[in-house]
Amino acid sequence: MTEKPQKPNRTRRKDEIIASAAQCFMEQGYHATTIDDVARRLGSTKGRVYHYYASKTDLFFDVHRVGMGFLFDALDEVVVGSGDGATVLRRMLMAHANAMLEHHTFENVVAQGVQVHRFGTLNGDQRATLQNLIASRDRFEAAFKRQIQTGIDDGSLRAVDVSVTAKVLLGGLQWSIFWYRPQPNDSVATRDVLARKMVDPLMQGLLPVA
Amino acid sequence: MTEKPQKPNRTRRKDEIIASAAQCFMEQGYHATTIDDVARRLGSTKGRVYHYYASKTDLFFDVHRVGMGFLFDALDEVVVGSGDGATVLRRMLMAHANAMLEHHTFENVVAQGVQVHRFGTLNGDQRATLQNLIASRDRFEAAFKRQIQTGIDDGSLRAVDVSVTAKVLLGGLQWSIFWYRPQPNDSVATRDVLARKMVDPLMQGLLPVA
DNA sequence: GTCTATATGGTGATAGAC
DNA sequence: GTCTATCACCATATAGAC
Repeated sequence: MTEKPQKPNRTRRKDEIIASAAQCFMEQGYHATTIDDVARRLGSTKGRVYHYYASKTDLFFDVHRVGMGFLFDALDEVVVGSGDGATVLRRMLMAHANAMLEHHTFENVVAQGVQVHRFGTLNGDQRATLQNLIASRDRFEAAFKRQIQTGIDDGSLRAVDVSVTAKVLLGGLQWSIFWYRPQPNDSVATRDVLARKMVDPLMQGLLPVA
Repeated sequence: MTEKPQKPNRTRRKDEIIASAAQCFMEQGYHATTIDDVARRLGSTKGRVYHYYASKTDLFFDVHRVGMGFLFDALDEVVVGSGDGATVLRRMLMAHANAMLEHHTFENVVAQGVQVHRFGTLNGDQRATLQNLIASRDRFEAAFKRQIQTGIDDGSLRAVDVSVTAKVLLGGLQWSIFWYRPQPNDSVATRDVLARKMVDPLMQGLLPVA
């Protein structure tokens, strides 16, 4: 009764395809990417891709799902126990900034999911999957809105507009998909330095202490 | 020797096409938009579009050019004479936020220009045009970097990382292309209220005055 | 100047050999 | 499970009628 090795192998193959697709989608955009591009990067042909994915749309959805998973994982590791609302919010923003940099490729594709409305005709499962992806993006933003409200309530944050502020803060970090280019020699530490430079003006503001 | 009306008419026709294309590109993305889509929105056929534009790429470049023009126009109207570095920066951010909201459609397309690298094969003129568009985006960001540096130098801003901060600030405002949806009844005043909610946390930061 | 009709090339997806 | 070959469709772009 040993575990069948089929499932893990299949999963590993799918992960390879997802990684290749993420890279292609980031570089060229979803619509400009062909299945041949994804296969060529794997050193194979599209026969393999279509063996694991029924359609280009399903492949995109899986890349998006993995990308959102990275963001939620980063949030889950934030210690919420100690500190006031502002302190926890800073930890969340730092975790998010680092995740955006580390998973630059996937998060670029996640952003495309917000814009790309044309996936061709979707079947029932695909429509449900799309709804799930949209819902997950909303849940992610909601976590930050709740935390901002918590900080306002406990007096550790100014009384800003919670919804707009959440969008502006996240947008400031997420815009890195447009300008950040991962370097071969950058480490967790170098990314963290950059993340701090990104989060600092958002938390502290630009004005000096009077 | 009256002015020939040909030129203005041609310009007006092109403006119609640009506006239609901008709307289509925003809703569906550049690659997913067909010339038929652009023509259908005009109540015509693609024969008209191709009479004014030699290719879809040229049409995209024109939409992008107009979109960047809106952003520069907004900056040019900012009064730089009075106030310290921080005050002028706030005016610039407010002008930019308002422009992003007012010209939401075009600015969405401008952002696509950052991502879309695949335009098919470009001829010499098109390559030059693309370089111009990229250069204009760089000049725009540079204006904000200079102003942040000015503020740091005169002591009206904290000593943040100029380059990263400029990207984060602009990103926070520009991310509105993903969440802002123009309403039929929103006016200059309502947009300005929203713009203030966007700019305020960026300038003041989130922490309360100690 | 705008239309219809069409040439041309490419892309998602499938069938079937191995 | 992966490949080659191919289909069917769609989009860019052009030609030519009106």
